[in-house]
Amino acid sequence: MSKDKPFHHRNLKEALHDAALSLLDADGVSAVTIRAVAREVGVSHAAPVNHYKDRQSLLTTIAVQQFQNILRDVEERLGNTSLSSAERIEAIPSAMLDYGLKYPNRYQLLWRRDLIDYADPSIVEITDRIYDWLCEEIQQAIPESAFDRDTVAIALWSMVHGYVDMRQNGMFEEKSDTVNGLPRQRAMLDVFRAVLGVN
Amino acid sequence: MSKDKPFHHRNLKEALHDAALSLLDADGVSAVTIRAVAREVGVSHAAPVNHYKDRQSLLTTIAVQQFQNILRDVEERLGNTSLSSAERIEAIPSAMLDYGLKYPNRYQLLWRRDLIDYADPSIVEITDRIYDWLCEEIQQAIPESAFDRDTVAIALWSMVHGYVDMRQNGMFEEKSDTVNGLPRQRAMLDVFRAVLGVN
DNA sequence: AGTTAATATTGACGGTGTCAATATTAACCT
DNA sequence: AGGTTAATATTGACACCGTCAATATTAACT
Repeated sequence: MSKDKPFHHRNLKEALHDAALSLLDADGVSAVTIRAVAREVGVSHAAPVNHYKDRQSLLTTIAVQQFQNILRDVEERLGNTSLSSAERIEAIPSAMLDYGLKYPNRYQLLWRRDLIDYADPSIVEITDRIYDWLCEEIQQAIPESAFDRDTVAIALWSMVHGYVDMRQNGMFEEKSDTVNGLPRQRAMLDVFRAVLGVN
Repeated sequence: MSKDKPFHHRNLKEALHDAALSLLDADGVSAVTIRAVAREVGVSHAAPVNHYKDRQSLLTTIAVQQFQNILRDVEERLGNTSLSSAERIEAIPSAMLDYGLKYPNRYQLLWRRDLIDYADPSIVEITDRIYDWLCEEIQQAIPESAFDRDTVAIALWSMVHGYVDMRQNGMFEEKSDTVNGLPRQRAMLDVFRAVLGVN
């Protein structure tokens, strides 16, 4: 057979990316080491350097791609034209919540400033796009409001992010299930609906 | 009387703790390694094992102590008897905010579930005490409310935590200064005052 | 005193990121 | 075509890391 595996992997970059994502999902970000990823793909421990300068570069690339996945999900939700104002405002928060609760390890990576490079232009761009869209929807839904628009946007995103992060720490273990038959995150968003006077 | 423990460094456990905290403040949690801490104190690389079973144990101890510092600050604030309802509710959120913005590296450590042991009884106890106190103040201030109490408490704490975390990631760089002359976090808490109908 | 238990040291193991030197191969250019 | 260059992969080294086991030291107690 082909016991002589080819010297060149042909598209190592994507293979490394996939392997990294799989390790991330399985065992958390600490398992995503350059050497483990290389091992997974069946390549020498220093091979990745040709495609990712260092570990931070690999993890940053993954983070960017994940933010893009979230944004794609948001775009899909907002494509639905029969949404209420509140639902449009909540498109991004809901997408973040769903993503965070579905992929805890990926979500965790997105906010690891010691591991990813927040100065990277692609990170800046994608997070700005998400934030700007959130502001846009708020502006559209409540053109006149007692509250500063940025403050509302930041407060909303902060609440969602903080909830996912703390919940994943097991902080609200038994309290986080439901309230009056609704998931807690739904009840939290309802509090915000009341503030904004929207529905 | 003379039942103090260590012999060589007299009080190695505390010395290690102090060194760890200093390294944490200076260079972040990744700089707090067993070996670096030992080096700092001038002791062999394996000496700490007698006082902290492993790195997680050291970091968990630090985290517990920091949560206790925060709670002490909260107690001090609430000792002031001339506070409004809103101010009492905001005692914990404000304390977290101030602490997080003042000690970013310490704050970051508190939520690193991969590094500290959230099942540790002292961690559970101190975080529960903080949460319970928050609920208590909310209950006192707004005995009847349209919203579930736990949901309000979780939403409030989540917002504060999320804001500190995201801001430290540089997410709201230029937006986080002030809004109408007030710090953004103040404006965010005002949004919540409106929700709760309290002042 | 002498024994014991606590504490500290030394050395080893396997893991990590990253670099430099080298080997292999693809791509490009007369 | 063939030969040169650039891209890609390997090997090996270095300095860290956490953790363990074996050993040395010393405080505390009998």
